[in-house]
Amino acid sequence: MPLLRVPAPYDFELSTERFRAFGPDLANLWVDGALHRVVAGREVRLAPGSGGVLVDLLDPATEPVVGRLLGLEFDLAAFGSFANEHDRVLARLVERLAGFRPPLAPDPFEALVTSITAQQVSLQAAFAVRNRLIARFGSPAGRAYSFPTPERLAGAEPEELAALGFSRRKAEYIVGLARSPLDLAGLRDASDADVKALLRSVRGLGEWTADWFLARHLARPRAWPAGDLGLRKAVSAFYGAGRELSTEEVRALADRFDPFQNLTAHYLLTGKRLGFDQDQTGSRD
DNA sequence: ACCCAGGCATTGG
DNA sequence: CCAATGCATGGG
Repeated sequence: MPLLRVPAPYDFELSTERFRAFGPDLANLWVDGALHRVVAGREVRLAPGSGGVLVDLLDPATEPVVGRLLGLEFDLAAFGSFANEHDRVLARLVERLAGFRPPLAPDPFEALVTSITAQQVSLQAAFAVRNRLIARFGSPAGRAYSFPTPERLAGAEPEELAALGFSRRKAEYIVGLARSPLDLAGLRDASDADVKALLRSVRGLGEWTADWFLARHLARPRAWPAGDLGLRKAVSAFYGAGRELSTEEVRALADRFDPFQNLTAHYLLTGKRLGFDQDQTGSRD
């Protein structure tokens, strides 16, 4: 089985925590210690290996997708140096989360629909509804499903999505996005500001959704979803001195992490989920 | 029976 | 420009 090398330190289990944290994800399915995803109609299985990740189907078609799924383009060494030089809290987090490499959403349409799904509701609820969308409009291949394509959802009626648990509004947003002429793949070449402006011209895509698209799909180093509730709570836990920070305060902190806001956000969120905010001051050598 | 959860558009000042 | 409102599900 081919091994895809990943720069050390790398912790596959830790890096894929997100795919298990909020319930199963039919499009990125965790089964028996391995991650399954459908790429170009075929199921690919990713499992931990020595010095990297074992991939059962590694060819020119699957490799870029796998690389994004594993967050290969993040420069963790540079981030680690930055943390050590500039920020004690971050330095400690990098140490505690050694080997954590944030996964990317490999597909732009999937990334946006996933964000729409998660607007306002808990991630648990979002995953439940999203799985019903995948089961209804995606295609099974092996154990996992391919995420519904824009072509497939463009032909759907909002009512059909509402029947799956989406609000009427969200059902309209998703079908509208699927029918939108905006070239999502082309956004790869646009600046952060242009990506945000283009996405926000689509009904249902606001600043929060655009920020997560920059962060989780395009891996833009400076993406910083300051309006995100989870990030606000995480930033508050690590930097708020016992107080809950406002969105504006979180936004203002971006300068402190420049140009590594994206990785910082991922480390703070994951660090918070794993409870590493509980002992910031408590450890006695 | 509430209330909250990784927003957003819409409406009305 | 800002404030108030409705939205649907899952979990507490």
